[in-house]
Amino acid sequence: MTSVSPAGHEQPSRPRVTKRRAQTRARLLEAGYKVWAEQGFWQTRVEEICAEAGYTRGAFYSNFDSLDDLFFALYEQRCGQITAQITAVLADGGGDDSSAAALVERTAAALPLDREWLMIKAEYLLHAARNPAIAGRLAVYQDELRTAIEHRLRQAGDRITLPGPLSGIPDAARAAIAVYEGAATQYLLDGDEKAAREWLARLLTITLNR
Amino acid sequence: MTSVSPAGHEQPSRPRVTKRRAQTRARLLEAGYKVWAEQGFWQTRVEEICAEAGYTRGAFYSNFDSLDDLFFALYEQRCGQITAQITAVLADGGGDDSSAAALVERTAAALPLDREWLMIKAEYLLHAARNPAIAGRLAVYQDELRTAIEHRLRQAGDRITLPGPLSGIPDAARAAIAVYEGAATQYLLDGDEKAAREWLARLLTITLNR
DNA sequence: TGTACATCAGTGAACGCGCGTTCACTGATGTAC
DNA sequence: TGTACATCAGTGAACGCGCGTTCACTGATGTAC
Repeated sequence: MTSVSPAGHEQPSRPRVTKRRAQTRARLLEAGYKVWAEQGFWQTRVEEICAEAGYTRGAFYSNFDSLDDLFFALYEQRCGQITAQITAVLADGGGDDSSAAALVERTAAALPLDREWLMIKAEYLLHAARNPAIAGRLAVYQDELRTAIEHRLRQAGDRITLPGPLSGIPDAARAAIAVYEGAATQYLLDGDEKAAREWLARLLTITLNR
Repeated sequence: MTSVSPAGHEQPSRPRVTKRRAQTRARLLEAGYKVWAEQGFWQTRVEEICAEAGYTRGAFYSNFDSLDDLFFALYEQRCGQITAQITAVLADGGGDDSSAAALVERTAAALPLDREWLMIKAEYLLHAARNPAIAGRLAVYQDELRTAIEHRLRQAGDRITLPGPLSGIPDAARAAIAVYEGAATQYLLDGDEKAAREWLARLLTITLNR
């Protein structure tokens, strides 16, 4: 007695109930993000995520294979969103204030200095450093980000003059990301977002505007 | 029958056997460092450290209260050593090649780009970001490092001209550390130390030498 | 729209493994004379 | 230096807790007519 669709012919009938399931999944992912940022990857218990999301453990295992499964899905999802968002902000015209200073301001404002995200990003970096496969996936997002910054810099054209040691737009973009990482580290320790953003802007000014 | 020293008067007689114990402790710390760097803080099992050091678990508990006890002792010890070493290298004359370029080279060479240490440092940063007490202790070492760089920059005197956005030596030192963090992140992902050091030197040139 | 039915999603008790921690013991290390 | 003795350092078996994972069950959600 194999399962046969009611009509009598064997459709690759996809699961019926999907709304509820999709919501549960989404809530668990949301809760996972929060708990991951708060407690860290290795201290997070399945129970905690379920409690945060308002479910019991069974719901978790009905939707995910393991915590790794949830976390890596989560990271990729968020990383994609965030990268797309930065890309959009940087790509978006901004033709009315086209000075080099405005470029720096815009870039400094576009890069996320958000505690939860930076904690997760830092932890994911450690995973990537130990696991080439994960490093490969991370590289995809890094490349997207770098490309977005490169495009922005090309738009700025000759309104910016790079410092001597940076031999081109790709170098400049890479340097921008490096100082961003540096400012982010600072921010994680003192928690002062305003100061961190201002500091990032100064570092970017040095980097992009001889 | 309280314990009384053989001579009959109550000395605060310190424990007799110390050589063996000191060695065991040292070996466990050494093993802890290695395993921590390899596996990460939260994945490290007492058993693994003992195996690495050539002891059984009892030896561990005879010398440390917990893994946290060992790890934090370890971090402080190493951080102190490394900071002292950087400070020494930077303080040490170098009067024969006093150009700005030489200053940058020297600084780039002094900062550690060492996989094991960077992994541990990154993980410790996450602890500090979640725990103000730990952040406080970390700040001590950061201040030492910054101070060492400031001294070096003051030695260089007017042979360097800082970029406009950096309003003084303290700013410059902080910027140097920021680009170091950025270069270190890069290195953790691609593992190419030579490239990382060269890149660090370029970033430092931009930062310290308008 | 209402009813009967099929299937699915989430529940929560129970199982069992991994590992931190303890502790009675033994061999090693030091002291007394 | 040698012997008898005291104390300590490390051993490893055993205990037990925390938590990942499973699974029989129940209420929820959808379908057929």
